[in-house]
Amino acid sequence: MPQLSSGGGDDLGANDEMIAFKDEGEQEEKIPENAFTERDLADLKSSLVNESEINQSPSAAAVRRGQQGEQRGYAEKHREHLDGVSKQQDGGMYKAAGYPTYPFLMLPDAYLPNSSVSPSSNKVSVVQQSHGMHPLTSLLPYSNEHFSPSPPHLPLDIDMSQKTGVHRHQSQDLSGYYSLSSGGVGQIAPSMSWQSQSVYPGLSPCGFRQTYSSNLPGASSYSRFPHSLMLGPSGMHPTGIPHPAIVPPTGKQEHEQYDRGMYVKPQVEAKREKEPKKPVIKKPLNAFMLYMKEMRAKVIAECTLKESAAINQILGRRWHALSREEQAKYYELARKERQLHMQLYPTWSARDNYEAGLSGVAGEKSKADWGKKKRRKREKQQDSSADPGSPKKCRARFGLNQQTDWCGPCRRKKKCIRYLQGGGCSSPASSDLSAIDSPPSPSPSPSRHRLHPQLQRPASPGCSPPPASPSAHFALSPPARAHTRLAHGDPRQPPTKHSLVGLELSGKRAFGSTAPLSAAKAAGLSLKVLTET
DNA sequence: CCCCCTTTGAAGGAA
DNA sequence: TTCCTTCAAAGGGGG
Repeated sequence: MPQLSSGGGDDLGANDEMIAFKDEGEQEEKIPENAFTERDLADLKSSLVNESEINQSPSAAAVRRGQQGEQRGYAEKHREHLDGVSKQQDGGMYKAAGYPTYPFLMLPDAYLPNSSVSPSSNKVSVVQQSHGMHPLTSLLPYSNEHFSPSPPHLPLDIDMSQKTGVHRHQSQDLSGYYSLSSGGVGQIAPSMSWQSQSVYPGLSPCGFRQTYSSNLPGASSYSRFPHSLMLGPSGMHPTGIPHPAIVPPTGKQEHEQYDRGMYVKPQVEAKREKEPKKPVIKKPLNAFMLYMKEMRAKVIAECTLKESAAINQILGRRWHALSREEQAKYYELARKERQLHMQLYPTWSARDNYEAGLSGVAGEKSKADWGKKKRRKREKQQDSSADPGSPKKCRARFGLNQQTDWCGPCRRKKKCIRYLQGGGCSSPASSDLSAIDSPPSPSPSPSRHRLHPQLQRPASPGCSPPPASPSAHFALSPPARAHTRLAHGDPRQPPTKHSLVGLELSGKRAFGSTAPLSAAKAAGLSLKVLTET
């Protein structure tokens, strides 16, 4: 791992993650021969930290913190910054794939609905495509490799530039990430990105073009893409470079628009231009988010599920079932994302996006709105905290296939009143479920943990093979949070029941190949097994 | 139209 | 240092 480096990690959470992985070492069996060792992963993670700090010229970090809230002069600033940084990094890993481009790049057929993962296919997943852009673009190299039928064998930090043949003057990881050239946007012709993309094995320009032009609604032809890239006002980085992290201040819809319109409807975007509002700079995606983006389509295709909540649950379990090596890829990617993001928006702070558009970055949402939201969440929290550790929502308790047992609000996807009422409804099933799928998440800390994910295992076990097998969980604890707490005594509790082990074990591998399975069916099956045992 | 749901990870603030 | 909170993506569905 080229990037590994010296120690000194600090806090990106890498260390913690490291620990988590270590602890989970028991599951070596799960790990591929060439899989990373825990230490490797740890190193990788720590390197994330180090690298980001190193790469980021000290000033960057300083600036970032010191100038928070100060959004002025993005263009110049960033340009400067990039200039400075672009020369010190090596990488070039994602050089070719700029954010804007990735949606087109990264989708291996693995995403094609109903298609088996075949290495030979160059097609881009239609499904994925529909989702528009996606940060993984930057990962093209990764994805390409990642989705190959055989386990990945490339080091995480391959210098993609070599493969891609992309120009070096770009700043490595970062600028390249977004197809930025050190000099600024103008220099980077969108086509450049595409060209470089073509370098990736299995991804010929033609393939992309054809696939996309045919699938992209509204896009008469791929050739338009470049233009939209350059013109799209929204989501455009001050430097003029479109970036997924930049979204129009209006929120969800805009976001979507950004995703799609950006490439497909430049004109529409042009209209938006009228609004001089500052774009919202979104948080960089974390490893799991990247994974989700990548796999969502696949899960949808396989499980015929549509609800994101359910899909996300499946994805969460799959995430835990991933080998360290696989997860490492995403961590690495996420790291790159963060780095790039940091370099592009040195003054940006995560804080900018939540308390609101407070910093003025978030356009439309008013402080009041944010305040409301905040309050709401707080209330929600209190509700749950009032009954910590108690079984949670009906959904989690009974699963999707037992909705008849749900309370009204749960059926409407609202707050579970049963739970609020003291959560008297415990069901054997729930305990089983929790035991079985629960990730080793050792700590109940974060907000989401209030909900006890372990108990939430909705029916979704969904896509039957939802990998999440107990062993899997133990094999790879969620690196993140697991960490620190693990250090203080491993709260992880072994699954109370292992009855599903066999099933689950078979699940992971079989997963990809199984025909689309109805989530409901899957859920039913899982539950059945569970209850029987 | 807005919000909820659900997942993990990262970041920032409070204690 | 630890804990807590918020946000990131996604999209069906409820109000």
